[in-house]
Amino acid sequence: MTPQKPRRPLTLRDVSEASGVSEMTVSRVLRNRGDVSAATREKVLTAAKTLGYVPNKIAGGLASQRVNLVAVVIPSLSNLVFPDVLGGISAELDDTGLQPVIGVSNYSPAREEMVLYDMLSWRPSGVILAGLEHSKAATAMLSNSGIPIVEIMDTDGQGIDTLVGISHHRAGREMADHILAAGYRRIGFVGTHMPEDHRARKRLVGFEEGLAEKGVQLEAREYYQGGSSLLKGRELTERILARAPDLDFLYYSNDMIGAGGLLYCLDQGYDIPGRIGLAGFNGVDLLDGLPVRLSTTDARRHDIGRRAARIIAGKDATPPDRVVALTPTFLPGDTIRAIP
Amino acid sequence: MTPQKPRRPLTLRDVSEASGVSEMTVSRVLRNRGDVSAATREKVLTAAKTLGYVPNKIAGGLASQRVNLVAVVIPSLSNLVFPDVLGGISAELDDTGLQPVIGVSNYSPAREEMVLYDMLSWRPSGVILAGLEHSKAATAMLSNSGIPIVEIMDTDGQGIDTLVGISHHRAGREMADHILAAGYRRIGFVGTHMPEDHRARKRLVGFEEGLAEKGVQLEAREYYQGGSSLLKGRELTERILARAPDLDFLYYSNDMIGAGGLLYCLDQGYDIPGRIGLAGFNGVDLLDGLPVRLSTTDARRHDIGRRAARIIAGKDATPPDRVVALTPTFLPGDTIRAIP
DNA sequence: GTGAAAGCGCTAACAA
DNA sequence: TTGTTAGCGCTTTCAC
Repeated sequence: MTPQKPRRPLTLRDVSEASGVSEMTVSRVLRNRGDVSAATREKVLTAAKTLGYVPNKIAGGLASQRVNLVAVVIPSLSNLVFPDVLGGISAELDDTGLQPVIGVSNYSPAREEMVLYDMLSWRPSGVILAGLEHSKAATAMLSNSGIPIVEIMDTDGQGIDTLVGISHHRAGREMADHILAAGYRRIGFVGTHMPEDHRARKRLVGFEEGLAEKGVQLEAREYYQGGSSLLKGRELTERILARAPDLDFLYYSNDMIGAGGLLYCLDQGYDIPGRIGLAGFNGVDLLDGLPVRLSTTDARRHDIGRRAARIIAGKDATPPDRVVALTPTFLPGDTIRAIP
Repeated sequence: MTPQKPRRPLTLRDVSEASGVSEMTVSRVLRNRGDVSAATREKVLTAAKTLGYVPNKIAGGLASQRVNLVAVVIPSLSNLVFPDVLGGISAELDDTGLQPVIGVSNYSPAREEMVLYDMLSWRPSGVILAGLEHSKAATAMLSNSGIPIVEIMDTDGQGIDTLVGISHHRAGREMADHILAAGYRRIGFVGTHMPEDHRARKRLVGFEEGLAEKGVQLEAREYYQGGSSLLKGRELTERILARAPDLDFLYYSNDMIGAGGLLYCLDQGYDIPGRIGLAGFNGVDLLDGLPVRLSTTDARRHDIGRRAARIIAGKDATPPDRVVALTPTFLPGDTIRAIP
């Protein structure tokens, strides 16, 4: 516990000299590898701790051609969704010696490509990334990397290697079925206008298909740009209801703007879910304490993170068809009428 | 654009051979270093792209003893506060060639120590970590690492190297002054019971000092464990008001539970801010669309991230006293009476 | 159970 | 402007 002032960073050699044990054996001790006598082990550990030695993984990685890093690339951190996924990943990686390294693409394919390039240059043990839509160069990089790739969140499409997620198409469709069964007919949609938010788009497509099957069409749409917040939800709701006052249902592309819409409708004294029904998407529990619980779909974020991590860690056999499709579950809440 | 199937990962040598240029010059081109003729440059870039070469930063880092990584260690991702800080950091690092690597400690000093050990073993160019309270071993590791360390969020205490943050003590104190000036006297506190949430603790100490100076004492406290949510804010508020029904003010340790409390009080028909006043902490704009704006203190999260990153990137001179103290600013909102 | 030699893929330093 | 040499700090492999 009397570390020297390190003008030069400490190396294995320093620990070797301090303990009178060869570098090789020091290395064995520090990695719990091979057979080392209790006595030498003790000497080495004491020396390492006394000096304050921190191994150099750069050198170690180069020598062993193995790195305990898992690259995780997500579109955003401020979107409440992704911390949940990361929680699942890190919970599952915790006892594997693997470490997640997080990169953020800001929903930009170009940026995603850069981030991936950067991460692959560290030769990680695996890559987990959100979505199925990537730049051509990114797809090529990943395919050629020779490491396990897990694309998460979405199963509607073709993957590079393994997919873990839900079908957003199906989630949208099931919500449509539910709403129609509850008797709503004049339906509006509020969502992001992000060409790159493919999952939201797929939900909407599935939703509209579900409606169309019963001869119903969306009466109005309201799009917005940028992040989601309660305030934005309010504004959009006010706007769409001004344009189409006789809507009897609003489907939001996420819970945050849905909650904003809910607060707006409560303010305006709408009868919910009688006069108007509302639904969001994600199943964010942060919002549980609102005056009324928003109906929504649980996107299985935590599970998705866990399953993806299990595959990278080699705890799960890769599924034969390379797809792990989880089931999005409907969370009733209080903003949709009971089905008669 | 016809990448070979890589049984063996590609190396500089492959690019060298494919382009007929020496490894060294290939390396120069790929790093934009030194003078290389436009012709060779072109040859090299074409070859690299055709092969799908991704440089190996492990080898590069070992050879150059430099790594473009900045270790960022925070307690949690689900706490809304930290994504904002990360946003500031990554915005500022964007044009520097440095890359943040995020580690999460879950408010556990032991885990923080492990995460730091892991990150330091990659020899990053700098470390940014939340708070001033670390395990002895962690403090030693950081001091001996020989790399720039910036501790963020808090300036009440002694740092290892450089501090960027606000004084939570002062923030608590100023809120006390404000509340008393507005005429509230029967005051309760609702907060986490996390021995490791030092910043919340310091705010509370400052708050109580501010009260004590005017002869006022906290009448009730309500603590909770685990994450913050609207629901928890409701429950805690119900509980504290059941125990101490004549409280006329509630100070919450963060905006999320404060907002839950606000919703509860609205439900119960309390006159806000007449009969009872409320305040939170942080200034999260996610909650902006609530029926009533919660009074709070802006913790300057984004700025803190930016300043910390600037210091690591060498864009700012390190302040002479090694402390960058930002000013927490009071956000009036609608839940505190005007000062008479 | 322990050690010696070789080399991982790249870049610093110097030479041409 | 380009090339050559040495070596970063560790682990693999093999010998003892």
